Amino acid sequence: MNTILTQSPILKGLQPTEVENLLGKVPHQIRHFHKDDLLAVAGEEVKAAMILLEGKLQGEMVDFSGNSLKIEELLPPQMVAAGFLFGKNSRFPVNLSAMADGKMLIILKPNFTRLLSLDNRVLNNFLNIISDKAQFLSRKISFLNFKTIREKIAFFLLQHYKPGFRNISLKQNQQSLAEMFGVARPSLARTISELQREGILEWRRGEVEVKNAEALKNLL
Amino acid sequence: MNTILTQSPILKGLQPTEVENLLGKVPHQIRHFHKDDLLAVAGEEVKAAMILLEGKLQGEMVDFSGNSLKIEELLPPQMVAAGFLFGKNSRFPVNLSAMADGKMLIILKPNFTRLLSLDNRVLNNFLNIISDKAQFLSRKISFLNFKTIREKIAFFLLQHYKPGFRNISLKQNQQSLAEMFGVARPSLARTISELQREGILEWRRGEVEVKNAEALKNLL
DNA sequence: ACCAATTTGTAACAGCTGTTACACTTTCCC
DNA sequence: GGGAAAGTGTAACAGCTGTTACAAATTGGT
Repeated sequence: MNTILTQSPILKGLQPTEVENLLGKVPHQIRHFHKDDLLAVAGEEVKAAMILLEGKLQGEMVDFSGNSLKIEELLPPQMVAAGFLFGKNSRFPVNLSAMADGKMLIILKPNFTRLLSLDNRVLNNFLNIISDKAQFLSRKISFLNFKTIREKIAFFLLQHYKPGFRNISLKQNQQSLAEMFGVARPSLARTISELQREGILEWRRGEVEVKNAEALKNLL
Repeated sequence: MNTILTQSPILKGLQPTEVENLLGKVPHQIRHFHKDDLLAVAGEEVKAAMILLEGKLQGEMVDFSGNSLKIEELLPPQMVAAGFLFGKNSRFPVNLSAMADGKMLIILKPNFTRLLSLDNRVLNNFLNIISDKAQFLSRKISFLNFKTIREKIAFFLLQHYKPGFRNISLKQNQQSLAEMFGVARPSLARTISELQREGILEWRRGEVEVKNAEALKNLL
């Protein structure tokens, strides 16, 4: 486990023996979970620091109408809800559910606070993690600020576009992308069709070929 | 100045003499600004911690089409861009401009890092501040996730609604609210008109009277 | 009290998106 | 290999929002 943990952003830069040493001083536990388990509900208090060791989690917001907007996917060895452990209102902002079986390391808040004071590198790592979190959310807001689906597609593709490589491999299906964009799935499919008819791109399962990067940029 | 600073979230819990003592150990400067000054452009690197001492700032995102979305207003003695001082990509997420004359305290990043290590209370305050920041952005996202203007109005009003007090005082005009909602001003006005015709509320300059709170809740 | 600037109300129209429904294709699993 | 499940393409329609333009009301300053 310690070799996984040394790759974790929160324990980056520490030797396995140092990690072992630190964890020896701080009470912690392992929690196992299964696919589709609901690990936390939005609004629930965040009582512990959680580091994902195995599996895959997703956080999604659910509005009053029941629509869901997938905010992010979490892979090991990321920290879960790092930005919500401190602050005035330390509650989960999203429903947290498991997309695959796995396990995570749990350290209760008071113990985690002690961990931060025990090692300056860990503290610095944590500062970076929550700052990254804030920055991620900020980028998410500017993304949602795009009004049209065309703009969202263009921005998304240009983010993943490397000049010279016309193909962009997709790790998510259209349903998942639509949730991420905060739009309806058929609407996304329709806009993709239009962009194909206009010769701007070719959308196949699992990959997109950008046929006219200039036109794509002009959509923004 | 130190009496203002002791009320600042970052220096909360410290005595004025302690603040003076700390600032004596850490190089810093004061920057004055005027109304409508552009203090930072989105994408610019955040090189220093900034604490607003006087005046009023606003942060707004501008997309490629020139549409702007006001993200927040900052009042003294708040910290500016606290969540963007650390992390992989420490750059301003918004255009920062002055809504009124004022001044701020500036501490360059290396000096600020030293400040954090000099006092544990300051460190803990800072952790709370950036966590609050992340939480604020998260709430902003769930707000933007509301699809219709009716939903946004309902949610906004219910947030400020106190049972027993039918009137909600507005500190912003419709233009400003529309920017905050990420919608066009005439569209907001139209929806307000509809809600008035339906007898759900009465919108006057500076205040809103909720005439049917039940119906308002049902909009969500 | 007056004028200028700001804020708000309203209208018509075009454009985009959500909804719903269904056919089709691909993938997965027994 | 075959059937079920998941993913994708498409269509028609209603509904909501942005745009633009202008009138009316209010505010602020002189």
